[in-house]
Amino acid sequence: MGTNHKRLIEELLEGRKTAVELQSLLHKPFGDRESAEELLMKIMTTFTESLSVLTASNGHEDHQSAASGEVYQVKPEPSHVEHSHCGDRSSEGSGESPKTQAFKDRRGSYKRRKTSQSWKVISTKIEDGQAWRKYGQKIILKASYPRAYFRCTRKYDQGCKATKQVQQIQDNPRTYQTTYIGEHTCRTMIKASPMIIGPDLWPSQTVSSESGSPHRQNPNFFGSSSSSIPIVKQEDSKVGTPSDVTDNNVWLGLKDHLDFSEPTGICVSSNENVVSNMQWDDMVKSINFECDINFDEGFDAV
DNA sequence: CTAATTTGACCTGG
DNA sequence: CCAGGTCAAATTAG
Repeated sequence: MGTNHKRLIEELLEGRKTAVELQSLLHKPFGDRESAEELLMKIMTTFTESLSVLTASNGHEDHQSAASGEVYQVKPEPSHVEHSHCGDRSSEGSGESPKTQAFKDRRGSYKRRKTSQSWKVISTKIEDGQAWRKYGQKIILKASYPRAYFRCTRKYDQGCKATKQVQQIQDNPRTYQTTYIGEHTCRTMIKASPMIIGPDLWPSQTVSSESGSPHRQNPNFFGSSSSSIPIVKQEDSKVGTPSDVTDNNVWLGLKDHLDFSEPTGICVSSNENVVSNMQWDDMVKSINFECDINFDEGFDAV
């Protein structure tokens, strides 16, 4: 544990340092945005790594997430999670419900996903460097745009449980709110020998003909010169009246320092408990608390 | 051809 | 019952 703790500290320090760099860059009159994005990516990587350390109490890393500008926020689900357990998709024959005509076409039969972490991101871009596969779309009542549902492409290859929901929430600058649910477990821990796995050596994963799977830590994030400087919402203590802001979100005006043409923005919904206010310690606790990593996932033979 | 998306049916929790 | 989430057949894209 000491190792993880240390590593966590290192990551966070690194992140803070980089944030400071970014800050000074932003104060320069001609800070170029390439550098800014680079720094930003660095910061986000430290977040990702930190989360990785926290969630996977082991020590593996390689969360190649967050490709282009977005800052995410982890929000421990409402603390009281009931639902006895999370057997996805009730089994076939056995415990099926009295619906006799059940298996004519049994779509659905899902239980609310329970203990997966979720975090929301608001951004003008939906790319996040992950391979997602859309599996549904729904019209949400109070929303003006439909909500799209995605799952990780490797769900069946590797049993990755990550999903996300994307919903456009605004038009002029196309703005989407993405809710990530569960972390990617794919592309790592393939043959995980029960022994220690050094944090750094991932056995090159035998480049199968995957098509361009980037090596860990995405080489080039900003593939298409996409500018995106996120604006992180800061749960201020007295933000009592967000009268003219959509929802109850508060946007921190980071972008005022930049002259990016693209009005990118990020914020985290303030619906429930947001962790911004928490101390790292508490946050760590809640995340650990929430860490459930496991292998339930009954393989469904078709 | 395979892989991804579309789209309505189907389930479940509240 | 309803709204939201998921499945899978049909369709389209690569």
